[in-house]
Amino acid sequence: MAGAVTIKDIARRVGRSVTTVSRALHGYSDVAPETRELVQRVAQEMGYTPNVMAQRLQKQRAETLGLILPTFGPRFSDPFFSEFVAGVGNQAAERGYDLLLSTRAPGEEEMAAYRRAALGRRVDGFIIIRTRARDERIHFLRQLGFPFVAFGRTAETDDFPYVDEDGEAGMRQIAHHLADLGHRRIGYLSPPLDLMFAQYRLEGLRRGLAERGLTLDETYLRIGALTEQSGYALALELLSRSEPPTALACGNDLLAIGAVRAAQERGLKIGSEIAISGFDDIPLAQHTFPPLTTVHQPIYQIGKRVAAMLIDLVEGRPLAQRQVLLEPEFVVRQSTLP
Amino acid sequence: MAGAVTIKDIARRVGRSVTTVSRALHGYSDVAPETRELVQRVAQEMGYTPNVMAQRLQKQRAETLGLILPTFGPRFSDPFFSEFVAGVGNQAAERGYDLLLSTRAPGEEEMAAYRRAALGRRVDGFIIIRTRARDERIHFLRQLGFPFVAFGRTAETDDFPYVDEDGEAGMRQIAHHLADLGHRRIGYLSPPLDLMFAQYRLEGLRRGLAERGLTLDETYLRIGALTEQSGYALALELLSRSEPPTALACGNDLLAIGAVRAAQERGLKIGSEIAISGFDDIPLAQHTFPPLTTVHQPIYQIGKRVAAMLIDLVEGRPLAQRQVLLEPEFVVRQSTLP
DNA sequence: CACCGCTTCCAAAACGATTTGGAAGCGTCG
DNA sequence: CGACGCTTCCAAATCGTTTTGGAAGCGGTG
Repeated sequence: MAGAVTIKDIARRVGRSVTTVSRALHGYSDVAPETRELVQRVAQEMGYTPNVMAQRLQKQRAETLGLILPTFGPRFSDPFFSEFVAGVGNQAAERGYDLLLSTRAPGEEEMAAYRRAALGRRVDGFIIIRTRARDERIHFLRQLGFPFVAFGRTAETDDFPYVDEDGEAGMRQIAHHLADLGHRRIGYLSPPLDLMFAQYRLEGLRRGLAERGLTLDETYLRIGALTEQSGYALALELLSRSEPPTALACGNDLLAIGAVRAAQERGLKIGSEIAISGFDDIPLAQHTFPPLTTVHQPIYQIGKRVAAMLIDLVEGRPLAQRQVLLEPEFVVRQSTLP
Repeated sequence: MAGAVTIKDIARRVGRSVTTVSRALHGYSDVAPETRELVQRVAQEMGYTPNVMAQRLQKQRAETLGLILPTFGPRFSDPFFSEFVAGVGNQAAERGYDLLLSTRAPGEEEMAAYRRAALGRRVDGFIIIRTRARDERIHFLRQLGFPFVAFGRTAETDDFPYVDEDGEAGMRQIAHHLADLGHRRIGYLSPPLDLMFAQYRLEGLRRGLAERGLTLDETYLRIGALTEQSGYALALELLSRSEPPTALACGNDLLAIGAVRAAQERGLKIGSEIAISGFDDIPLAQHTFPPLTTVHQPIYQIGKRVAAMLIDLVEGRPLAQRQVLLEPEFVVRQSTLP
């Protein structure tokens, strides 16, 4: 690590003040063209790169977006997160922002992480992901007046900027699809209901079935975790009933992948003997056998959009649209087709 | 955003200098016990949180680790990365470091990102992942003398700190396993060979077969991308030959998952009619049907370890072990068993 | 000549912390 | 009483930048 070149070194070399050098580098009009060129040439020659920390201290801006992923345990395999992170990260980089990433299980430690990052002005704003019915993160940031944009809504208030997909609409389409294929015994594997998106999706299923004159048999409703593991176990449970469901809707793709394995293990032909659907359209959904009927969410794009909104917010630009609800796209593949 | 409490505010309130406040907060011995308590109490009351940017400028340390994921295109679904990132992130958080994450496709822009972050002293060190045979990142950081730790080795030099799994040993075991099961026509789907790990694994396969008196038929060797897509396409290709392979080893799990789908589509019973193996043991590997025989890498743990080494390096602590080669664990599941 | 306006420059303050190099006050000892 | 040592404190410098509020010099004008 060679001693880094500072603005002072340049000033000394060109025989001007640091003020002038700084202004020359930023193209201010009160420096003579020859001086500007000289300064810029010398800066280039000396390999000058501004010290970001100093810039940030002076500007009182971290130029950093915070993203704390709510994950349990060390295994962190949700492809949903990876894609979202990529979207956020790339948008941030494009606008000159850093992305500060960590993972924390929901709870006290999580809140401590938010507090530290916000109060220590380590980030300019947060991105909240996987909102909960009663979301303390949103609570905290709202009362602090700290900038944030959420991916998802919450049950408590509507007064904050967010992007969300209309999960209810998506799941209604699945309900219609299954009902129209003639299914009457329809099971549903739901993620935990304190997650907002799980509520919307369940509600969508109920409404969609109702619109076809059906009701969800509550004994076919199972609530599990957000893992294939859980999907596998719950599906086995339902499939071993005396009157097993002929269709199995799942609250996300990971659950569906587990359900697919369970059905395969029981020797069921997926599509004809049992229909299985997912939700999210993670990359893997096209690569199960058979490929998964699901609802597509442009997760990468949502990540970019959320980041863009947050940056606008942080920089004091007015938001074109403070709350965005995206219409999801229903994707029929073989896992529900005879 | 209320005006944040600074050390100066505390000083004013307790009627001491900022020096004393700073020293009191850090528990220096040259401040009277009563003063220390007073200061700490007042700091607490006023809700003081140190301004990290100022601390970092003064300490000349970013307290931040850089990790640039080499990904192509917007879809970034590699579960391998997610888990690694979680390991790095959590270790960093534990030691009070931030993780600066971005994604960049290998090439000029990638190198520019390294340059900017390093020269702007935006990070204290880098973690290099997915090393390449000729790795310009390692080149650059080495000649700059900038701290870094790699996950993986490179063909050019051995003189840098790294952690790697012994991919050759792992793949040798797979070769033995398949040979011992009686397979003679063994296909291999390899990731691109400019990736170091792909070279080791291919080499391991060759050596393992040789140790059983077999040689790899080069016409059964296919090189593809790191995706299920690619595994699917290449497997179909091999399976449609007049003499298809009876076993298909794959250079990573994603390729294997694609191969599984291809085999299922052709109506082959996996395990008995065709054996398929992966490498990495990503979480999904246990949830394919049938579950995948593979080689386990403790990716999360490796992430933690690499981060810990980098932090030691950055803080000038001597490394207990500068180069670590981990013995991988062979995991037999049903995808290779009759 | 006195004044004005324009161009070009810069000293100093500021951002919020840490560190350096004393200084003041007080008791003790020879 | 003077010297010394100990405890407790602090002014000022520093980290590397940006910004503020002029100042100097010069030519043109009334």
